Amino acid sequence: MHPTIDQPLGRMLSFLGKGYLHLLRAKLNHLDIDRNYYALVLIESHDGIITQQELAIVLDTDKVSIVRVVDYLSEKGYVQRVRKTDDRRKHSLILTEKAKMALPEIKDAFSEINKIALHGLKHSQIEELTETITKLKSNITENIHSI
Amino acid sequence: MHPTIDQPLGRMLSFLGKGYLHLLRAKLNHLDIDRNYYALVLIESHDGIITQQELAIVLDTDKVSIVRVVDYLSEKGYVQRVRKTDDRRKHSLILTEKAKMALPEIKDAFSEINKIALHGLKHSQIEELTETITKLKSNITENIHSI
DNA sequence: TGCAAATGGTTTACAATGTTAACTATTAAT
DNA sequence: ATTAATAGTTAACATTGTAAACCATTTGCA
Repeated sequence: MHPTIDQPLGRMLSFLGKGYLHLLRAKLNHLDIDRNYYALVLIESHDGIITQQELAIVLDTDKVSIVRVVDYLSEKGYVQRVRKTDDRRKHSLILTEKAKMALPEIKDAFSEINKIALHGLKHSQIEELTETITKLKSNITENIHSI
Repeated sequence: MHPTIDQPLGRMLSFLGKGYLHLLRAKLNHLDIDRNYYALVLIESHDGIITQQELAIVLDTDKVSIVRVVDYLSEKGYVQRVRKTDDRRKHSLILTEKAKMALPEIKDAFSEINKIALHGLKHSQIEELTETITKLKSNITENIHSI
């Protein structure tokens, strides 16, 4: 019926996701980081201050992965951990000047890759895609939680 | 403009792909394999005989990864390597009886997960999705090749 | 015919990622 | 005051992506 996607819908989606990240990396290869760009965007969008736990939630992942992300970004000088005074278990993540300098190009790269990926699609198709992705996401997560 | 997907289109696609595979694995967890299902489907669709190189091409991957796939599937007793007489460099991959028994449920699982993932979408939306995915794929691969 | 290049497959190595468990320090609850 | 929960870290292990080096075999061609 739908030969292109009937069997490998999952594969296809993963493939597209990976290809997208490849392009993003290529576009940003003048930076000294090659991943975790979106984490930086999220920290910025939280006024440049967020705890690791909060970051884990918005990134849809767990605290162990976040430790790796933050280790990487702080080694590279994009982020600093600062212990919070009101709850000394928590670390505030704050963006360095280096990160603030890089963020505009990072966000530009996101838009540009989106433009490339969606090139040739009509406006209505892009809106459809947004809806469809949202639907797929809820279908899949609902079912995962009910396992 | 499209807040849901504007930044994290790549992430979203990867996320959906992973979720899909999670569901597939859960549906097939009574089998003693937890991956490479689609390789089996492809071998079957090539009349149960295909070389590793050919499998690499249809799976869009490289021969090193295929060695791992075939090692796994043959350890588990789903596939056998048979050296070809006309070209002794090549290995024919052939499905065992065990694989032939399992394949119907594997293909059912694919359809069922597709049904779950696409649940609530109109027929026209599914067709749109197919087209859009195809377009995304060509946009992304074209650009990757031109790096 | 004979030799170089190409092909099919394997092995090894390393980095990235996903996942789980166990651990420390701190705070909250009773 | 003690116990339970939370934030973060460390360690371990399997999977996956990627590249390089290697063997055996076949092909191309001088």
